Amino acid sequence: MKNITIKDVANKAGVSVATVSRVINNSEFVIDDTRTHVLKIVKELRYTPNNLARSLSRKKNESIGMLLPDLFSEFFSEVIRGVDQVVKENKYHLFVSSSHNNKDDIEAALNMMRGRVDGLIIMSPDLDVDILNPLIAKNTPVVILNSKLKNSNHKLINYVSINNFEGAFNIVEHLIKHNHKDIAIIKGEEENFEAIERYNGYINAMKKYNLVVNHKYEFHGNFTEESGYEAGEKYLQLKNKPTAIFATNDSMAIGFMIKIKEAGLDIPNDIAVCGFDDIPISKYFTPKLSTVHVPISEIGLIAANKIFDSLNNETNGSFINTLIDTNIVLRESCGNH
Amino acid sequence: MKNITIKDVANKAGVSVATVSRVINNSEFVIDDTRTHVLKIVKELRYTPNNLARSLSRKKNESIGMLLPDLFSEFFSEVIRGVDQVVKENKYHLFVSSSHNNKDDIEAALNMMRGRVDGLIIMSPDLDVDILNPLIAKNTPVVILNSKLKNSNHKLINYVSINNFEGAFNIVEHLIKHNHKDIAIIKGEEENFEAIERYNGYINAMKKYNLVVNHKYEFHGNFTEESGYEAGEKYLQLKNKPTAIFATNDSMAIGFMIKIKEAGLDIPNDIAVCGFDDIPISKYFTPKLSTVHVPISEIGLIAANKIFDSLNNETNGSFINTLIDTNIVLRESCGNH
DNA sequence: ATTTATTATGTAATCGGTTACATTAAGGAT
DNA sequence: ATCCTTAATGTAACCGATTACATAATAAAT
Repeated sequence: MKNITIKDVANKAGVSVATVSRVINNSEFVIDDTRTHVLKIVKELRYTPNNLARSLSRKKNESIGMLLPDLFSEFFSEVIRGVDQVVKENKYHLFVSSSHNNKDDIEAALNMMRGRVDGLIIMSPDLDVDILNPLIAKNTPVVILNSKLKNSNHKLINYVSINNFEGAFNIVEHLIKHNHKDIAIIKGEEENFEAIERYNGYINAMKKYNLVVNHKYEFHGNFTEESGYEAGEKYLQLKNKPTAIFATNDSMAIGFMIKIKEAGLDIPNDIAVCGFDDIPISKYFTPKLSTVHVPISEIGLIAANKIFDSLNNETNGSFINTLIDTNIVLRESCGNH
Repeated sequence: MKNITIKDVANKAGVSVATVSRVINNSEFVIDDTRTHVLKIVKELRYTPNNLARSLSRKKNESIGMLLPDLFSEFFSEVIRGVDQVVKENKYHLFVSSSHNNKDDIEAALNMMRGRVDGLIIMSPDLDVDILNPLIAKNTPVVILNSKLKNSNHKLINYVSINNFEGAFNIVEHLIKHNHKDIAIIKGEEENFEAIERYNGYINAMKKYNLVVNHKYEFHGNFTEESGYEAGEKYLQLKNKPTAIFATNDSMAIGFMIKIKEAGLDIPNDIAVCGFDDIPISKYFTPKLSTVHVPISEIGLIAANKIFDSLNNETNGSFINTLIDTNIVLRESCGNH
């Protein structure tokens, strides 16, 4: 079945395509008789304008795109919520796509988005700025979230991130102030930008108080619950056990606690546990997890607002570079609230 | 800054647009010299093809769209995961958009998607089929998930859903077989299709065993934790308390249990609790929640596969109407595992 | 009655690609 | 040397809309 085009409508209605276009776009200067007649034909033929053609000639998509490593986590969902809110307020549409974190996928997704969206919000650990250049050349506004920028001139790109360093620093400092001296850490993946920043926060807090950073107390993880569980196993084999542990995200903290509970140890008395992110499960788990609260949706809000500022030329070519503050929330798992 | 088009490349390279097109599409019949020369210019000019124009003339988008009420819940995330998997396998792209469940938004989102995607997967409680007609006219394959279809001829539309009725029936039957006679229920919203089906499952199980359905034991909810918590408050005010309760989703079950625990009652000894969905928190909560496990991502898998079958004409115009089986998973909250 | 302003509609260029068909050039067969 | 393939490239139509500009028709002003 052939698609109905504006030409078909024009022919059947006995008018020109221009008139049909005017009718469906509610433009002025169409006499009522013509308008109703055309609309009748539109209905008869079940005509609907082709958006591609429309966007092509209007040079506007009225939609912005978002590229995330995955669409499945609490964290990303919250970011999306923030973006979505702003996008809806502006009567735009939001397209979300996922990249699975591998370079080819990112490039493919970006290629697909290009031309289809008027602005882009990208979160992708380890993003190579070269990939972005074509976008920037097309003067499509782009905002990068929580990512490390390879080869990048930060001054030429919009950037919004959680202040991972500070959050980690603060919660580790809290542990230290409550007399913990041997503090272990569960790290994230080596190359993960956020993981690194959180690790740096830990290190700096330890150094500030002249505590020794014992590499035996550094467990490797990958932000999954399983890796936290495994860290728990390794912890249990330690002869001298640290009295506290900072997991660089909540999922790992929970995996860790599951193992510790299985072994019959008490949290926080045998070991105090802190996480990072404040995902919803944190407050339902027993014991309730002390963690770093991240106003996740705010990342999305800020990013989306920046996009629209750019689209509306309210930016005079400047770029933003925002670090969002976190705050620590003390519950049961670290003992001292 | 003007965008670089294929014409600019052709001019600068001293060839025709056709040749440039052939080069960037890796078509045969381009001599190596020409190819490398054109590619050099492409790089110089930082040219990237405009996807809109490309899709318009190719009449193909290589992407499929997904419309969800929200992008924020575990449930939707899982569905997306299923769809995403199939889409990636087919080297297509997935665009996800949310509708917020209101008719205008749905229509706007659908309008936006139309022409931009080659297939559509829609989940939206209370979907009016009239909205879909233009899509169907455009012979864009559409699959509806877990929704009630107004004005619909089910034979003309692809449909995939959880077997809500059977899942609810089974878990309530389980409670009955373990000697519960007074079984309460926390319902979902009145118009929510899934909520209704689950309620019907409950009713039918009760009737099958000749148990009285006491309307005092019916609590109203809206699938949120808060509404479960409120149901807990109402439950506590009852003089004769049922010995078991079926929450039509896990979030409400958890809200309910929080309240019950606060009141110092014991689960499952004072009251057995069952949920529906098997969201991740279910197994971390204390007590671990007995619930109906839903292979959520499978909905997405089936739906996406159907889309591609249609696109590849492997469907000879037939439509699917699939109900996906659930299975009950018995943990601590209902007592008898 | 003629000129002028205004409104309604049509014509055709345009957006940025793809691709059927035409044309040219080069190599092989006779 | 001529003819025939075949490979490489170019020309122009096309995808389906929007819109600047041209034109026709009507009403108002002189």
